[in-house]
Amino acid sequence: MDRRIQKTRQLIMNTFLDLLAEKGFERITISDIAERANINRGTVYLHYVDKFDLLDKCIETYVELLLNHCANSADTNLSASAFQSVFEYLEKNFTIYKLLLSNEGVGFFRSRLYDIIAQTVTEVIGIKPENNAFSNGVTTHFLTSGFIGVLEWWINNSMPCNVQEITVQLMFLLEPYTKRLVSL
Amino acid sequence: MDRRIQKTRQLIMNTFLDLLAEKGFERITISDIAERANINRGTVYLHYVDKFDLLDKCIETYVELLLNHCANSADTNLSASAFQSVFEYLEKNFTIYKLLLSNEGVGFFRSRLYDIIAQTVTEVIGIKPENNAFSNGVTTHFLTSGFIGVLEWWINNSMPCNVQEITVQLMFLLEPYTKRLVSL
DNA sequence: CGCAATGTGTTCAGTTCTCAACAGTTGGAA
DNA sequence: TTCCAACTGTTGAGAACTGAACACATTGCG
Repeated sequence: MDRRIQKTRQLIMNTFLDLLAEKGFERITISDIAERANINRGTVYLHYVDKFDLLDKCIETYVELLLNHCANSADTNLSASAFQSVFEYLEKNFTIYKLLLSNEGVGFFRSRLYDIIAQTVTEVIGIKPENNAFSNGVTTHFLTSGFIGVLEWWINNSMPCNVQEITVQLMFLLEPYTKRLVSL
Repeated sequence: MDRRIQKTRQLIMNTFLDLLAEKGFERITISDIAERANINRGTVYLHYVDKFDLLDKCIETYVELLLNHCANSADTNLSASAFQSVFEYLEKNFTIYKLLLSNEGVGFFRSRLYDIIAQTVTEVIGIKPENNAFSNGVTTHFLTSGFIGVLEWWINNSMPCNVQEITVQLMFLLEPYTKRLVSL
């Protein structure tokens, strides 16, 4: 892809997130973004249909980035190293995910992340045939909610414990299920 | 001017200065700059004929920025506030001017600055008709060298005293001449 | 109410930048 | 020496971006 496209989109998203932190989604205008980013207003429309689309794409982008850091670092199975690298990535990009998870992101980020994680959990569980009893969804949503809850708590409380600790604790909480549910 | 031009030139210059600090002028290649700046190599040639030209333009730019901060803040006459704002500006952009003044800039920056200041001094002196006796150039070069010497000393020794102090001391040193030479 | 100010979304001609290719130069290792 | 790799400087076609204009909607102020 043309470097200009990458750069422009990155610039627009960064500017958008800055403004999101400053004044909230409602009060942001396309003109604001263009002015702050020092680009032509029309250029914004070349990439996004409106600011709602921009929010969507933004969320999509940062959900993917988060997941990539999970997939890159380890097998998708519920290994400690996979969780650890997720939390490391969150720590590194704290301000962004704090923003997207809490007030502004308006919950869209959370629900998008929830869906994807739920699907992954479903797949992981589904691998082991004798897990059929669990496939009614209860287990999936229990585990997904638990995981996201921990994640939100950690971010919204400004990382009250370090990456090592949160990983260990999470693994401890998941242990009964990793043993039973995951095929090795 | 098209915003793209401003942005691109700024980017190229910044990247160039970074590389200058890292590896020195000789070892910099146009490809280096393009790669680091994440732009097409051809784009560099759209703005500068080669890296020597880039160095020239860079020096020219930062000499002008320095002088603007002098002209903006006060009358050109040798007032304390003019000197003060020059040193304030230098302090704010310390790393750049340290780089340009010392090793790499290869003396070009110094001599460019010298010429301009010498010219200004000549003009200031020339205003008072009875200064003709001084117009042989000795005074001009004495004062210019003195001023630039102080400036270089201050930068190269990483600002061993604060802006206030250096300004006061410089004014003290210049006092005999401001009294005699400058018309009011 | 009128109306001025601000934002939206679109269009178009013109400019800048990208990408890929080119031939030519240089420096260093085999 | 020869060869290879890296850098230079240039070109052309096409894509991205700019600036300026446009009609239209919304807001809020006198």
